[in-house]
Amino acid sequence: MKLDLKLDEYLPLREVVFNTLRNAIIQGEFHPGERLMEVTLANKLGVSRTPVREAIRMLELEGLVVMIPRKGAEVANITVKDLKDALEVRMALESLSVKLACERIDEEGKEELKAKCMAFKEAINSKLVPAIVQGDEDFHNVIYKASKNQKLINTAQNLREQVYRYRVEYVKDFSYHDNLIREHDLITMAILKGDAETAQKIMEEHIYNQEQIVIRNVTMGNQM
Amino acid sequence: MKLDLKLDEYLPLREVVFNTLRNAIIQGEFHPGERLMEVTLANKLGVSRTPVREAIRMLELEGLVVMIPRKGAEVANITVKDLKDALEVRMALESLSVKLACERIDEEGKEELKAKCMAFKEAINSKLVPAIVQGDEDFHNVIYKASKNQKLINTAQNLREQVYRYRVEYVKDFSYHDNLIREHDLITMAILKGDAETAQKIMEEHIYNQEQIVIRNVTMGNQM
DNA sequence: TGGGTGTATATTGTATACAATTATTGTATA
DNA sequence: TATACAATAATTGTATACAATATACACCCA
Repeated sequence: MKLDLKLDEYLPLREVVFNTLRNAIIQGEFHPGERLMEVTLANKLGVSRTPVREAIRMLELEGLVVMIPRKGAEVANITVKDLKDALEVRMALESLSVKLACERIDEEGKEELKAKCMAFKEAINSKLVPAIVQGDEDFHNVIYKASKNQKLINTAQNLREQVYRYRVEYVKDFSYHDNLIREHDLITMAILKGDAETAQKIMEEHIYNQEQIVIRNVTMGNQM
Repeated sequence: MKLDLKLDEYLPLREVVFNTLRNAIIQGEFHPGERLMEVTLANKLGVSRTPVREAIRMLELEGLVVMIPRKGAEVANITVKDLKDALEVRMALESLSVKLACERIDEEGKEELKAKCMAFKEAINSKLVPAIVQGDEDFHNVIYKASKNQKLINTAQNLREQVYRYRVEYVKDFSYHDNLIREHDLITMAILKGDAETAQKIMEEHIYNQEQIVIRNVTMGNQM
């Protein structure tokens, strides 16, 4: 009975459109620089221009599209500089999150953390890239959640979205998988022990390594 | 031959409305919890509902207003927890910005930094709260700018906006003014010397002190 | 008296209509 | 052929019209 989905929870069309377009951009279905025309999208989604426009306003503020006055919206073109900048900020936020997690994690959080750490290992073993990406995200999200700082969670979320297109790069490099597992393990143990200093140190290395891999792979490709 | 004559800067109404409403919220002209009704705002601003709605979508994503489905927008009600969360993240970002500034500042930036540091002292001497607020913002902005990380600048800007209403709290406390000057001086010197470690240490203390003052003053007041 | 119920009204959600601007195309002319 | 330019189409920007829904309040009935 999926029919009463709409009855249970109401979502404005702008939210539906927003999520749809964001996913499309993130998944790479729309290419950087590609124009987003309102009527086209509206027709494709079966809605009017109004919700599409409102969704575009939101995407604009998220940095996923850029507006050219009287010309319209186009998918933001992320440069290597943008990517580096975002990762630089991300490292600071991850470092903060892991520090706060050490101080504030509760029993429930610890269980979740252990579970996600295990799940990540399984994902690695599966050698399925999408599963690994998801496993890594889940792991980091548990830590953010344990920080109990909603503003931090939101800020990190937004930051991640803007470079989400390149998230696969650092798990496609299979040679680094063993390191990933070891780093996750060390971070997990440090948090469980409440050892903020160690946790931060490992986390910063962890993010730095990812940074290098992503930047190397992206730079070598020709997408920029 | 193309002449680079100054083009007419066109601003869509949604941007005008957005800026107007944001300022009104930030300045406290709209109180937390106050409803923002589209027709009322549209009439007051002499535009139609469309630009108002788009502006509200943007304010929503910035966290300055919250939407209640089919009920409308209201000014976000910032709790002490929200404030603490935001300041916690801000500390991490300021710390990063000062570290990067140490590594990347150029001659022009150094001159600007010295100038803003001096200007802040003059603002303090003037004992005018708005001037002091502005002077402090300018000082920190120069450091952000010197970090040469646009994503960091944007993220910090957004974060600041959400707690902007309480920005005056920490300069209203005149007893702390001497410390403010000293901290700014120390940070400036550390950056000029390129001593990232010291700069970060002072900056973190600087933000922490501000945090304590703001939270103490806000908690004592009755606005929450 | 209390509580539910229907109706009026206000407000948001969505669609469409109109205006302003930009891009495109075709054509005339040197 | 290349260019200037006018006509036309396409697209965004803005306003308005219509639909759906929540709120308030009066009213009815047990």
